[in-house]
Amino acid sequence: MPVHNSDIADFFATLADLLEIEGANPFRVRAYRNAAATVRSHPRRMADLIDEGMDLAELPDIGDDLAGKIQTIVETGRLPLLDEVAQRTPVELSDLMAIEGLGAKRVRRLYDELGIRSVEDLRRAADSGAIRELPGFGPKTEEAIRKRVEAHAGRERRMKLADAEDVADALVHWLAGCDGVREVVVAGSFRRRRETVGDLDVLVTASKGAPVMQRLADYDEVDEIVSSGKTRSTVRLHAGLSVDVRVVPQVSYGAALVYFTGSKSHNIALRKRGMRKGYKVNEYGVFKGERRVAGQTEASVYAKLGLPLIPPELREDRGEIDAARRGRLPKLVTLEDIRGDLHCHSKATDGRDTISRMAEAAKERGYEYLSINDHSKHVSVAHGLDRKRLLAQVRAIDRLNAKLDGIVVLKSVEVDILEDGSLDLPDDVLKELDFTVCAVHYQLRLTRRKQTERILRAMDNPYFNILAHPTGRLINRRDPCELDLERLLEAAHERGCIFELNAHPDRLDLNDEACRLAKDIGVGIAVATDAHSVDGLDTMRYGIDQARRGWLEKKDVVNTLSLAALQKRLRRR
DNA sequence: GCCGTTTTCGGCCCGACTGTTTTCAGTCG
Repeated sequence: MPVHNSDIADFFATLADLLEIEGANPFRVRAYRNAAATVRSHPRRMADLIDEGMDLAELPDIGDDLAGKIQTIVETGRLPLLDEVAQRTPVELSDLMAIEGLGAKRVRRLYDELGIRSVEDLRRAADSGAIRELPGFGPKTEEAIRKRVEAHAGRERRMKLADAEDVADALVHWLAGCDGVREVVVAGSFRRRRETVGDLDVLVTASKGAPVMQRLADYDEVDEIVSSGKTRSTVRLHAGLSVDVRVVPQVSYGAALVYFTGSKSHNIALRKRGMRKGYKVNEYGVFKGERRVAGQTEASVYAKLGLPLIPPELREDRGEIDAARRGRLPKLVTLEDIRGDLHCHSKATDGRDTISRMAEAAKERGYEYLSINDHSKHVSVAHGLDRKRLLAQVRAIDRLNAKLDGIVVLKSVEVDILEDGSLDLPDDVLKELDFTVCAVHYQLRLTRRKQTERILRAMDNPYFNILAHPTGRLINRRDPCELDLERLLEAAHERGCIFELNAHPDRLDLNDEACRLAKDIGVGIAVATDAHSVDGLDTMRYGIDQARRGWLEKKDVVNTLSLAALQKRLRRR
């Protein structure tokens, strides 16, 4: 079993925790944490990069030493330095660091003075009142720890963006009703449009902070006030989401928006760049000495750093600052660029609406075309179409198109990729269609090699056009399939096949990193909703968010093409 | 341990809030 990037990242993160507990050089600790983040978010496996002979020290925050350690982990599955440190400092202490309010210093004290090694030990100590007796701790700290241990046990996973949006909209509306408030905007990963959010960072501009904080405390949905100050408060909502609210004066709006939008690593990179230019950058502005030289707008902050405004979706420290500096930022695709939807269902299988209603709804959304992609027969739970029913649907769509004005319905199918890589309908049926969307629905847990070969084989079929929801993942519910995505993308590029970015908020499959990989390899992306009703068509915007996070431009997305250009693009070379 | 428009050494982002202190350490984002 090859070592995954997340395993390597876990080794480094744990080592960082233990070293910090031991009081090691904080910058060395940070180096391991940075390396963990780099490895964790890298779209390619370290093992594969090593196989290809890449020097891992070329990766950001990885030097010669850590490149060597990664190699050792890949080869042996162990990190000798971690084993050595674990002899002195129990590995479980790293788990305690994950509890809110506990950092290295406190974990160390709890271990040294009370012998606390595990979350369970901590719970017992808090219940017995032992913690409050420690110098530097007190009753309030003990109570806070007790609460956090419980919260940790029932900890919510990151919330899907679409769900967080409902929570955020209501909260923004409430806060905007406070006297003296000018702007209320949700920043953080929400504004960067990450597929899930861990908390909400709400930025408010107002002349005085206190009334805003009172307004927040009065909000019905607040379950617990975690902390509360004049300019910053943290609360936990009944929905399980933490909310940070920060109030800044209007003159700092842009700087604060940059700061609270993040990401953290993007901010650090910006600040370093500011320092080199002799500026101090914080949430109140850009300063030359005591003098504020920018900060009213985001653009003014970036401009002072010699950069154009960088769209929030790109602010992940994945090369966007360098691209901005060189004037090479992508011109990201927008919802307005989209001319049609290439994955929709109808009543014929598991959809809710008729083809003609779907077509009207697409027209209302300003589309030029919409395809109907009902399931094939293998998906029996959806009453999938066999050859006869699909051919009947094709004729029905022809008749419908003759009547429709201003919208064209494309004849398609979501044909199953069977376990042996063949398609669930014969070629002589598929050739009657405008194009196909092909998908894996069963046998999702094959080995990486088998799953990859299954899809490669399917792509060999000349009627294969678009690979739908390529990894099969469901956010927070089902992990992606084991796949050699890069190999599949290379194959798609050679064969003129397209990858879908499924816009359903539960899927968002491909993810951002994979979109960027597809773009680099030159594979076209279809951003498609997989709508099972007319309402489903509106999830397109989540797909566009993800596409933008993947650096995709209009030219990378096939359903920005006119109908004629799309039809040409769908022809396999 | 990483890194370089002050480059191979000497830096490494910066401010708010809390609790336990009497001026600040710890933690967080």
